[in-house]
Amino acid sequence: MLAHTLTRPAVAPVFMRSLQAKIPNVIDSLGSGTPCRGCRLRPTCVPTGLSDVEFDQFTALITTHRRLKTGQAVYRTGDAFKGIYLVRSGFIKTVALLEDGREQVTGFYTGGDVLGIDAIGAVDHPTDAVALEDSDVCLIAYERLEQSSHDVLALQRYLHRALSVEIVRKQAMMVLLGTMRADERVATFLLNLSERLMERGFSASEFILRMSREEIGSFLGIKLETVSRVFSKLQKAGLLQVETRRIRIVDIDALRATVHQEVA
Amino acid sequence: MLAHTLTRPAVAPVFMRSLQAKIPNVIDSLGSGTPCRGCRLRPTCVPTGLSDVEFDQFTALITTHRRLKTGQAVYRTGDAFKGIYLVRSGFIKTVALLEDGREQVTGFYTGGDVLGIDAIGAVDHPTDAVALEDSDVCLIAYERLEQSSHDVLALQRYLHRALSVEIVRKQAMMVLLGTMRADERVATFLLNLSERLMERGFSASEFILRMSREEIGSFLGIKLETVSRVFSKLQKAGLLQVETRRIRIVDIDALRATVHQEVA
DNA sequence: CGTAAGCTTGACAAAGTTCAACGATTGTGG
DNA sequence: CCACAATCGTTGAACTTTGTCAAGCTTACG
Repeated sequence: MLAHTLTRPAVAPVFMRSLQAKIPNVIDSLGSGTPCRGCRLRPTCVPTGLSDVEFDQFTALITTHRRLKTGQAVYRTGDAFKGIYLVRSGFIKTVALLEDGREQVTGFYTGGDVLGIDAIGAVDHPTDAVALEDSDVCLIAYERLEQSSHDVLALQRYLHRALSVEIVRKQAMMVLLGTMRADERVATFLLNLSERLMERGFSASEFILRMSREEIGSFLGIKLETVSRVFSKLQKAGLLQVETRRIRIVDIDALRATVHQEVA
Repeated sequence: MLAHTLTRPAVAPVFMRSLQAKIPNVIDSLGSGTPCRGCRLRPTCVPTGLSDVEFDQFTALITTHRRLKTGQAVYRTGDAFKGIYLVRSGFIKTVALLEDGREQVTGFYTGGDVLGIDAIGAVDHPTDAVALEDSDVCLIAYERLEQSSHDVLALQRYLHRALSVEIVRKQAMMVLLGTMRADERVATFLLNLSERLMERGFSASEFILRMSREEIGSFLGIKLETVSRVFSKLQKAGLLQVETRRIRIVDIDALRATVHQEVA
C-alpha cells in the first residue's frame, strides 16, 4: 500500500530548473557514452584530488551512464549487484522493505553521492533505489574498481571514505530516530538538506523539497501528518516559510536551537 | 546523566563462564604480544579463507592487543583514529553522543566483530566504544592495512565486506527505529542476538544479556521501562522466560511472528 | 550484610497516530 | 488551453502508544 504511493512519480520542476540554470547545457554534455573528461558535472561527480592519470583510470571504470525518468528504479531489492552508482544529477531515494510490506526511506541521494554501497558485501541489493525526479547515474563496475584500487591508492581511499560516510550518515540517522522528537527530526532534516544544497552551490535558505511529506515522514520515522503539522508549527513560530514544497528558512539559529532543546 | 549510568560497569559473569567453558584457556593464549597463529580465537577473529601467506600478512597488521576491564573504553569520541579493532572476546557497545548530552547506543560488538569502522573516513572517532565486560581487542593499524590491501585482494575484500556489513546493520536499525513498535523492536533484538550467539556456537534459545535494560532501550530507541514491560508481556504470553538478564526463548516462531504483525 | 544499582510495576501525562474531511496543486485529456 | 481527476497537503478530534514519575523489590558487590 505504501509501496504504491511512495514509488509513484514525484514532481520537482522548480529545482530541476534551478539546477539547469546553474549548470547550463548539462544535458548536452551527457549521453550514453559521454566521457567524463569533458563533462560539466566532473567537479561534483568524480573524487577530487586525483592526478590526470588517476582521473583517467577512474573514468575508465565507468561502464554505463543511465538516464532515469521520475519513478524509475536504479535497482530494486534483490537485483544482482553490478557495482556502485555515482549520481550525476537528480534526486534518488533508497527504500528498505520489510517482509510484511512496510517500508522505510533510508536515504536520499543527489549529485556527487554514491549509491548502492550497501550491496558491496552481498550478492544483491537490499534496497530499492528510485528516482524522485529525472536523474542521471553512472555505474562503476565493482570488479573493475576492486582491481583498480589495487594500483591506485587514491581510489581505494575514495571508496573507503564513501563507505565510511555512508556509515556515519546512517548512524546519525539512527540517533535521530532513536532520540529525537518530531519537530527536532524535521528541523534536523531541513538543516541537513540546506547544508548539502549549499555545498553544491545552491541557496541554503530557500529551496524546493523534491520529496513528498510521506517520504520525509518515512525517512524521519514519523507520519506524513506529523511532518505537515511540524511545518505549520515552525511557520507559525516564524522560523520557516512553507509554501507546499518551497521552503524558506527564516531564522536558522532558532531552527538549530530547536534540535538541541532539553526535553524537560 | 545517562552518560554515567550507561558507561557504568555492567556484570555478566555467567556468559563469561560459558565462553570460557567453550574455549578453555582462552586467557592463556592471549597476552600483549601473542601471535595470532597460535591463538585459540583465530577462527572467530581473523577473516576466513586466507592462505597461510595471507594469514601471516594479516596478522602482521595487528599492532596491539589490548585487554579491557568492564567499563573501560576502546576509544572515546574525538580520539585520534589509529585503526580498526577486531574484538577477540567480550562485549563492547558503541555510543553516539549528541551535543546536548543525550546519547544513544548505536551498536553492540562481540568476538569476531570489527569495531571503529565509522572513523575510516574521518580524523577521529565519532562514537565511544566501551567494554560491557572484560574484553580483548586487537588494533589493526589502518595505514598498514591500507598498504597491505594493495597487495592482497582478499584483505581488501574483507575490509569492504566489513564496511558493508556495518552499513547494512545500521540500515536495518534505521528501519527498526523508524517503523517498529516497542514489542517488535525488543523481539527483533532478541532474535538477532540469538542468531549471532548461535553463529558463535552458543545456545540460540537460552542466553544471558550482557547489557542493561537502559542500554537495550537506548539501542532500540525506547525507554528502559518500556523494555521491561515488553519483557514482562512476552513472558506472560508464553513466548519468553525472563529472569532478570537470563533469557529463554520458549516459542521462537511466535516471537518471529511478533515482528511481522500487521499494525491494524 | 548492607548499600547501590538495576529491574518491575502502576498511575498519569504527553507525544504521535489514526481517521476523516477538506483544500491545494499538478498533470492530462478533451 | 482549460477543466477535471488524481495526488498531495493541511487540519481537527479521538485514540493509542510510549514516556514520565514514583515506589517497591531484587540482585550484585564491597
